[in-house]
Amino acid sequence: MSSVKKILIADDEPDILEIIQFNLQAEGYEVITAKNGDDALDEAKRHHPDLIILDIMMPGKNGIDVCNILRMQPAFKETLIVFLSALSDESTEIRGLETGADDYLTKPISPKILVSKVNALFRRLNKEENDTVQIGDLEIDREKYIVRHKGSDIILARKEFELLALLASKPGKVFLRNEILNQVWGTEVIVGDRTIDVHIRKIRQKLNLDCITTVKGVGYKFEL
Amino acid sequence: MSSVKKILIADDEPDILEIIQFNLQAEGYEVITAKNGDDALDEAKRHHPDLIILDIMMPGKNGIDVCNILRMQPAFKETLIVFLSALSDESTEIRGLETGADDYLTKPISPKILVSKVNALFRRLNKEENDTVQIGDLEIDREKYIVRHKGSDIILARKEFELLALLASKPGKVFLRNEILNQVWGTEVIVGDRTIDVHIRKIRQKLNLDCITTVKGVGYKFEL
DNA sequence: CATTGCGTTAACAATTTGATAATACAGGAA
DNA sequence: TTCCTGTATTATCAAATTGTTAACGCAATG
Repeated sequence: MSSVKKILIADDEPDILEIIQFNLQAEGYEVITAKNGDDALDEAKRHHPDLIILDIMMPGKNGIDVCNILRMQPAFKETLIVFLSALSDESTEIRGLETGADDYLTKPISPKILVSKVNALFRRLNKEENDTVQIGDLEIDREKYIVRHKGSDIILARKEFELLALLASKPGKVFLRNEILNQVWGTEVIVGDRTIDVHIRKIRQKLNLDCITTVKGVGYKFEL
Repeated sequence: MSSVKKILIADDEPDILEIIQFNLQAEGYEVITAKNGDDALDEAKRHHPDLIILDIMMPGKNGIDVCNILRMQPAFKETLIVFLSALSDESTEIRGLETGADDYLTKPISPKILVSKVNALFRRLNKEENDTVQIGDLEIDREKYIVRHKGSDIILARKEFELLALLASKPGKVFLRNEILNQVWGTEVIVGDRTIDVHIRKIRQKLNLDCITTVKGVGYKFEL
């Protein structure tokens, strides 16, 4: 889906730089390093990283300076910035966050936790983008409430959409009629036996695609 | 601008609940509290908060359980979730983050830092809210409260403008009637069922452009 | 004060959706 | 085959949802 994320790390301690770099690369990220504030600015301009991890105390420009300078430029308004500092006093941390950083981590930090935090930041960022499920050439977009098949949009009514979305959420899994009723209709409402069939039929008709299989006596499953 | 952010805090220690509540309210947030995991789920369903702060260790369902349950529901896929725990061991923290939380804070925490972190999370979330939006030959200027179509200005009333701006902020996304009410009217005010329709109609009339689509039973979306 | 326009509501029309019943069909068991 | 059970299909009707217009209160404006 999205290309490999680039991370820029700026720290004046080579050991820390190396440990972090190693762990992030092991997680599949592309890592760029800088050993002071000015370096960091240069590298940021050159590579346009997705995330910048800044040490606070560095020779020359410190991390907060760097963050301020970056945030002033439109190109870096949206870039994820995280401070990583040995300074754990309250005022510095608050100042760091108010500068426009997305997180403030304190040394020493376990590499695994750092990786988890980084993952969490990117997870959040990607969530903003889209919330679609892709199965073969079928695309179900919960946000846009649209089902697309080979480029053309198919309009489903609410129940139809929810039913399809449910089945497609776990392709191959057989959903019992009861499960479907609970998930799509809720536990309050009671509807007749044939209601599900009718909706299944409408979906099949509109999709014009053989993707919903009947498992007699059990339920339905989605399969491409 | 955007309405007041709602924050749900779940913790079984009343003192902590109170301190956090006080500090967040002082910052202008609307705060809801819950004293255990089940409460938290109930309140989340009722209020649909923008951020949920979960203690890990709570009687009944713990924070991680709650997070898992919430993340399984489409309605809470995007909600900000932060753990606040006295457990500072690595594995718990990693597990918490991998559950889909956005941050993991450890007690004791300075209220000011907590507030800063919360602010940082919301800042990131709102980054997308640009001042002017260009969609095709339609231009929406949030600062000047002006909508321009092919060069000519269109004057919209306040609610009309805010409604259009909301829909246009994420073209294609279907906004539920509830979302619209919360964002444009706020959670305090209660208005009748037909209010949104009437405003939608006025916008359609003034723009004289087929750009707002009704998704029956769901909501409205902006599309060029 | 009078005017104006916004935000809201009420009332009714138009539309779409969802559920049901009736009937036809398919597959397995006796 | 023939019956039996469960599913597919279709038409129909009821219910839910939205569209439209008009009217009213109210605040801002001049």
